Amino acid sequence: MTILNDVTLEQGAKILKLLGDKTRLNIVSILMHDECCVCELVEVLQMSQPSISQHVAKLKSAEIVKERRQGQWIFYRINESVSVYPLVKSIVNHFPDQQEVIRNLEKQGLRVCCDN
Amino acid sequence: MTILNDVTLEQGAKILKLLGDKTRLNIVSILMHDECCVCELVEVLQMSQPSISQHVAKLKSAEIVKERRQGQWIFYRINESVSVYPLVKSIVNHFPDQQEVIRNLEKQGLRVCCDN
DNA sequence: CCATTATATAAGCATACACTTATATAATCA
DNA sequence: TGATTATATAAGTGTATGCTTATATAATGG
Repeated sequence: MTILNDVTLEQGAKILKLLGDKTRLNIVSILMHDECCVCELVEVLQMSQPSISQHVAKLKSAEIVKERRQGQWIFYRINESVSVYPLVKSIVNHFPDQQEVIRNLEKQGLRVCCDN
Repeated sequence: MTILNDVTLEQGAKILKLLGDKTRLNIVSILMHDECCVCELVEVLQMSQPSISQHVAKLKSAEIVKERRQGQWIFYRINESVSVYPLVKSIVNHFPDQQEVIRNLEKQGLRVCCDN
């Protein structure tokens, strides 16, 4: 096992605190596969739009995720080019794959990304 | 990269929340090398005894650490035989090694473990 | 047995957090 | 332009968190 040593304890604690919330951890796990917009996350997680928006705003301000506007939608995705990305990635690797929740959205025709 | 899939998102969020505190993350990083008693952690982290006790109590109740009484002292160490251990270990691997803080304690003659 | 040392626990307090409801901003489309 | 859809933000609220001070428990050693 190599010693990675990417981040300080202080930076790390900040990231872990953000990921130490079930909703945000779920969002990050989902975005590890695909980019998603807020309304998709609202549908998948069955939570209110402001709540989801506030969660992704926190993830964005910590640079864990990036955003890309496309028309009405703002798509969020994991920011792979930041120093904490290896930490985030290695954490998410310990949890069950969340890819199927996106697949289920597609099957229900609720996937925004696929329509344009 | 293998998919580990040791813990649920919910269990994981609980662990990350606990590690999402600078003091506790520091304690866990230190204990990854050696067992320590509360008074050593008080010395190293320069925090009050009740504060340190409360932090290790939280780590213990989540089974991240175990305790061993020896005389007056209670030594805490990482619990390697719990399902979240691989997660904890892989997180700590991303941060700078904390072994030297213990070495410094020894040099100062403040190491309890070494006296008996 | 009493003083000392180590640790735990309880109570109090200021702050942070995650949600809610309401409203603002922004893009699309008829 | 006005209605609709998507998202952000602000304000309010109940709860959780991390510290403090004070006290309790437990082991040691004279």
